[in-house]
Amino acid sequence: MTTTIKDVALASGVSIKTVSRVLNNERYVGPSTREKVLRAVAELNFRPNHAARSLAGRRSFQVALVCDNPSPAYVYAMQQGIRDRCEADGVRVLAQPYDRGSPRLLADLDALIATSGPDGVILTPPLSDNEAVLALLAARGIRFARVSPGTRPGLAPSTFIDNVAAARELTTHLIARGHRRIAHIAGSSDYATSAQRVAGYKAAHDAAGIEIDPGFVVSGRYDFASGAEAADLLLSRAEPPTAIFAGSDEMAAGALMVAHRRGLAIPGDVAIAGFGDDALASYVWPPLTTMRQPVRELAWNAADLLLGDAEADEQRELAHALVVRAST
Amino acid sequence: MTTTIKDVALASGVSIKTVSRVLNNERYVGPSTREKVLRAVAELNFRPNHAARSLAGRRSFQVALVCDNPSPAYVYAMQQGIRDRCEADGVRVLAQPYDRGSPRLLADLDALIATSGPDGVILTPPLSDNEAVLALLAARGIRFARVSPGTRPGLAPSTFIDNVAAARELTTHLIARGHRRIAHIAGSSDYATSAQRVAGYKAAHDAAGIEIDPGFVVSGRYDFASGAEAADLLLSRAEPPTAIFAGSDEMAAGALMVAHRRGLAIPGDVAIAGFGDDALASYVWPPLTTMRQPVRELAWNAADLLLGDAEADEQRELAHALVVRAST
DNA sequence: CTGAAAGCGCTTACAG
DNA sequence: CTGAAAGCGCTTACAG
Repeated sequence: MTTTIKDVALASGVSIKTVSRVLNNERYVGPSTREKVLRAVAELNFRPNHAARSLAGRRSFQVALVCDNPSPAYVYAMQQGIRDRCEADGVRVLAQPYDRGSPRLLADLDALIATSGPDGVILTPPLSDNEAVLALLAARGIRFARVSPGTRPGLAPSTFIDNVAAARELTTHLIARGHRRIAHIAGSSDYATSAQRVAGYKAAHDAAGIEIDPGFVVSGRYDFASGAEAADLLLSRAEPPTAIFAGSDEMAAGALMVAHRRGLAIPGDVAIAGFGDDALASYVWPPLTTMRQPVRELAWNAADLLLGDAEADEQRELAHALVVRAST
Repeated sequence: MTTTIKDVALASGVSIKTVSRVLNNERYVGPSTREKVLRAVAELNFRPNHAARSLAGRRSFQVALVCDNPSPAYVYAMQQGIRDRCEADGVRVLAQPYDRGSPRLLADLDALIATSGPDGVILTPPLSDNEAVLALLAARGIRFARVSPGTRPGLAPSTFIDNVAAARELTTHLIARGHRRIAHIAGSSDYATSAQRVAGYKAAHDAAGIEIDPGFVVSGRYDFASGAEAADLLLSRAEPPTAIFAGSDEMAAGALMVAHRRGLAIPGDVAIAGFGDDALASYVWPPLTTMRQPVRELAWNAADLLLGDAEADEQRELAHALVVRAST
């Protein structure tokens, strides 16, 4: 029926152990032997059974993406970046969604580890700073990489952008455009990135010697609806902001919607900027000024840290880039 | 180290075979025996090893989503729907992206089957009508379900909406709004849904006795950029349409962008409608009138057809719904 | 450089 | 209703 390593061994006149060596690129295989085996593999169109390799070996050839994020675009880009890197090594990606609010979070993750024993786990915000999750992975001895962590930088390899600098640059852009009353819609408080972006927003004001209206920093949950709510609040003020910098493109799109509903001209009456440069940023009207965050690359590198031979605590900072469009 | 079925057998004083019976809900296990085993399972927090089950059994406990679609929102919703259903059965979802234009498409799929032997495959457009893919699955004896197929309806279980009726209703809505010059941006030609939606668009005109301008049906590729290009073409005509019905929300968003750039009022100068009711439809300005396509439910049902005991050729038609918003 | 044996943790026949 | 044996298709020690 299905061709196995035995068939290849038979066809090439060697033992299955030698076939295994060739398949796994081990050393100490004679060049002619290797060639014979490879020819048989090609002729029989042999593909090693994944379950058997996992069971017999110590590796599962699987990496799990553990994330709980409100943005499908973010999650999908993460998946793609991780797959891009894992495919090269013949590693599968397990991508179940998790719910950080669920009492089952830890049990679900523990079940995943017990049943599938992933070779590595990639954590994205806010789970990359979730102490219970970190403790569980440590207890189970599972390697992991973190995307955009906020706490304990040396704990594990991680990838990130400089969120403080990025938010500072974006805010500075708004100040350069002449704005003095700039509001900020922050993301969920359990995301380290939220506080980092608030810090950058404040740093830009400090540098320019501009005082921030105490009511101008409001919090959202990184999604469209919360961006709309927050913008409604801001624009209802007696002295509304002339610019709104949202901590995500989805929230910025929500703010944009509210501005349109109120009949405001953008950027004439209110300028709006986002963060991320999701596809959405280019799809709305006017297109959003935003800060490009290379999600797919953050993911690719996180997978690379797991699969390659990176230092145990290697940190990779990727470049961000201001993208100025018509909304500011 | 890790607790195995042997530990459970030892702790409950039965053979591993009996533990296996309990785990798999087989009949002929004494109630007291079952209880003893379940208690040991709970106490030891035992979770069966996935690789071992796959290898020993005839099932892989995995379902593969095989799709090649330009919309991350669509793909992600598909994943979610399939996971929702599979999770209940402890089945994993394999979701690699495929490229229908790639010469490696069949080899990649064949490799997936050889290495992972999925219990079932879910095909989405345009691959649900790809003859080479269908032939491969048949040759390998893999069960599959199709989402929105266009050809050979009885070949396999499938889920879909009535695209012809849906497009007809949407077009009729535009006619009811007083439009007589309605253009249509069709999706990629290898999607059965594209032709179905064109047919519905035409049927509505026929029913109303309105003749369609020959240049009013243009084709896109279901994505934002192609929608923008097509709209540019349409709005450049000497006698432009007063309404544009795009075969997807992304294309409608592209058309919206072009209309804004040209300084047109929406829907005053040109009405724009989409198809799908993606999140995007509510995020753009003005919010899009569109036809709701329950992607997640289509996916859930496709998985249900695979995992449940559905007839070999069961067809499930799900409901669509017109969503009227400010763009028309 | 190569191979025979044992075993990964389960399930499938086959007995009783 | 329950169990002892064999085996799924690989890899890990261990020899040579």
